[in-house]
Amino acid sequence: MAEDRLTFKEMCTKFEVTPRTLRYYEYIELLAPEKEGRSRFYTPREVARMKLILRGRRYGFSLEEIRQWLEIYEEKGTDVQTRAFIELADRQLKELKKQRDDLEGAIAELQELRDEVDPST
Amino acid sequence: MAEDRLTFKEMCTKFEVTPRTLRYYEYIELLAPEKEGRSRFYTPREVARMKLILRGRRYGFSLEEIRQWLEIYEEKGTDVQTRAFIELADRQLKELKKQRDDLEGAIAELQELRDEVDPST
DNA sequence: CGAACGATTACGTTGCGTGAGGGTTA
DNA sequence: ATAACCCTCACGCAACGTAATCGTTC
Repeated sequence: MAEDRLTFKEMCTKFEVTPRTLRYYEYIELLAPEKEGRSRFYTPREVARMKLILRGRRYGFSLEEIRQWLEIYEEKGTDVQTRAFIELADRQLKELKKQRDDLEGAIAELQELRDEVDPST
Repeated sequence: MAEDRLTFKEMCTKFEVTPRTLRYYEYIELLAPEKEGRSRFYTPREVARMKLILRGRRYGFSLEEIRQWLEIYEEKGTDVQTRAFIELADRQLKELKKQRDDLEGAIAELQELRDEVDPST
């Protein structure tokens, strides 16, 4: 009888995170698995939230920002939420682009330094 | 009578860092200012090291890596050190480029998500 | 019986920020 | 006497890693 809820271990495997990570996300109330005794079970809703959390991480959001993001994103049916989402995305895009440009600069600078020293050219 | 050494405060101003930062770098032995009583004085050598430290930070080195880097970079007259430096630079360049590509991916993904939701297009 | 899995507790990490509380006086 | 520095603790943050020491379950 296949459950529609995932166990702790299954969550770890599915998302490639450690138990510590799941416990931490629960501790800061990003996730709220069902508890039977001491055991944790993750409903489809928690699984969906976890997907969004990992997305947020890829986008460079802090976990605190991800909390906001989840609220907005999960309810983005309304106009207000949609606009809020777009605004948040735009802010983050700007930030990411700045980081990329900074990186680009550092790469160029280091490359130049390296070439100055390299005898093979 | 202009000293050739900088005071604590002057170092902070010159490099736009807080006193805490200078004390921390001293604590982890990246800097070793001369001490007269309780006062700190930074020789040209320490100033030069500080420049390298900030460079290293821009290149995304950890302070521990910067320690290695300083050792190699300050003695890069010898062949061995030169090769070591190039190797280190290449490793870091690879890392930076990976980060840049990851960022590029995240930017594209978030942009797409944003546009999916945006009614203005 | 033991191996596997889970739980809680709590200290370690990096690079400083941010007081608290007190001394000097370049 | 005050301002303007300086000092040394020492705890706090983010996002977990990493034991240590248990209890439960197959």
